[in-house]
Amino acid sequence: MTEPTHPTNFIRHIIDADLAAGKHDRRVVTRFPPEPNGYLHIGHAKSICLNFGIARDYQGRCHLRFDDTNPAKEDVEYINSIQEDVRWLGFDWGTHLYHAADYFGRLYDWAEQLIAAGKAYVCELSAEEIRTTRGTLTQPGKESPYRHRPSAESLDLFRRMRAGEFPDGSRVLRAKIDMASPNLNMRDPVMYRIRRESHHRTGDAWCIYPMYDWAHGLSDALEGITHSICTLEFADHRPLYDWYLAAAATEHRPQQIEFARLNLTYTVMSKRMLLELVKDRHVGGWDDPRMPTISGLRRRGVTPEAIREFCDRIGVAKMDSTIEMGVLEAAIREDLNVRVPRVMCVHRPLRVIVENFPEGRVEELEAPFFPDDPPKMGARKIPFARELFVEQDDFLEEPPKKFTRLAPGREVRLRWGFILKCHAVVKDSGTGAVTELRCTYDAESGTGAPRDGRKIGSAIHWVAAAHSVPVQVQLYDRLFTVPDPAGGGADFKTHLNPQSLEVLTGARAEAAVGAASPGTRFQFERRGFYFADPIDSRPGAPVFNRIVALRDSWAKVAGGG
RNA sequence: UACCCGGUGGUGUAACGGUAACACUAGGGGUUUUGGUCCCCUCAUUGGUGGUUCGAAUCCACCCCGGGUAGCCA
Repeated sequence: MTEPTHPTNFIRHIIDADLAAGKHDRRVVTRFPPEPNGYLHIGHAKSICLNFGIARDYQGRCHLRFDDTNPAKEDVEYINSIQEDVRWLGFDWGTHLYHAADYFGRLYDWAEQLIAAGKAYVCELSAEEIRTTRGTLTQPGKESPYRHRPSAESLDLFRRMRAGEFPDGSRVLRAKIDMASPNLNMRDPVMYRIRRESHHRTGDAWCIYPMYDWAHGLSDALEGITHSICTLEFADHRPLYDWYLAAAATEHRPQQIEFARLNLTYTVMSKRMLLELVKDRHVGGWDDPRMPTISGLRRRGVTPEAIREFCDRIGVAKMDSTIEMGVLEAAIREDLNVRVPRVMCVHRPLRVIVENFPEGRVEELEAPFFPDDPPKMGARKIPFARELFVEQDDFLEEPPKKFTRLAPGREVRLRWGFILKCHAVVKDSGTGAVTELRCTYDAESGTGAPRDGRKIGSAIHWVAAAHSVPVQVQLYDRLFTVPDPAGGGADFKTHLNPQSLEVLTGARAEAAVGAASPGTRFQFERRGFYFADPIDSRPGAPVFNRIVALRDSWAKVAGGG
């Protein structure tokens, strides 16, 4: 037995059993069926990885099918973004791209068959009346007065519905099942409604549109789907799914299996809420790097590999659960750690004058791109000069006990460079803020070769002032301040994190960083992983999104007091 | 309180009647010119009560708790 590529789960167990039992002709065909009414998010990624992953591992196939039965909410903009996102995630539907709308004709024919068989009828109750006669969770519904009309009459009416003889909302086609069923989905569900709405795919060919339940199962059957995987809230629909397949006497009988959708802490996953964030301008758009959308994660700089790894780690089950954001962050760090070169970028520069280093002189030092694996990408030269920039928070005038960075009278290692000692602090006479450090360097400490045994606390990143380039850095944090913004009673937007984006315009980086083309990733040493924004960057003026910060155990010590 | 679905460490997932595994988090230690990485260690007897069994997280019964469902949305 070979090592399984992916953790197992209850759905794979079901498929194993089906295969062993010879079900579905021993085929495995899945599908990812988004409605084109919004952008894909990481919750969809879970479903995509599940469906396409199963198809791959069982030598089956996975279809991409747009569940486009409600033209009022759907748009080609979404059709395009969804395809782009699925492809970017690394999956391929080959020739199996479908639209529920392409089945409208066959769905219609099947509907006529049901009517002829006395299994469906045209109902003239208003939407309001249908609702009130449906009963409640604890009380049975009442039969529609149109329920027992002759099938010939329903057939005639249904044809005229299609022909456009009746106004929107005046009639629906209903399945004749059981108004007393404890499952509300079985209380004569609506199959078709009249809606004069232009469809992105069928134009004005239809003025009646099928409902989800009627369209979905039959679409699965038409495509020969074997395992129709959906989220938990559809479990109550399964009896209806099966009823429709039986009523239509389809050749294939796919089976619906439900799993728990993804919940992530410190974000929201509902399309409605995401749309609201976009429309109310709380974020820059669907692809804002703070959004949990696929396009947002891509824009942020997260790789498809990291997302796939994340999806493997979280597993698949039926229990409602919420994954900690830390799991996603860990997957991202692990992926980037081995593939992204290290460079230095000072975020909030503090000027350092190296008093014993001659003005005008420059010394070239060598720094590896992958310190843990030097041959990987080699090294670059970094210039050292009299005037440097170090990070403001790497200096403390009155350092706490465990602080090992720079302070008056203290030494620190300049990463890939000399040992630096701080002698004096220059402050702004007005504000009292530290504006400059007067230091000296130890010329003998050059390459980090054996020294005199002195213990140097830490190595800090730096750049030579004159050789550094200005870059814009955008620090992203969690979009919300609470783990479950959508929970509780309050409007989720009251939990928006006002500090979810911090723009640093004064950052200084190594020259090579300034020349980076959009889409380039770096680890800025000691800070995090960054991505040259493909949209905001301009030639020679990259804008870096922080993808994820490095784990920071010092922050825990310092922050804890 | 009608029907459906769930309850395994802080968070997730696994174990499919044979004695609780993996990941993340947290804490501790080692390595380290990133307070990074890497390595090692520690943290659960499986909602409760009974029952079946040589043996139960796995099977049965009852109870408790959580989630879903009353669109002409998907």
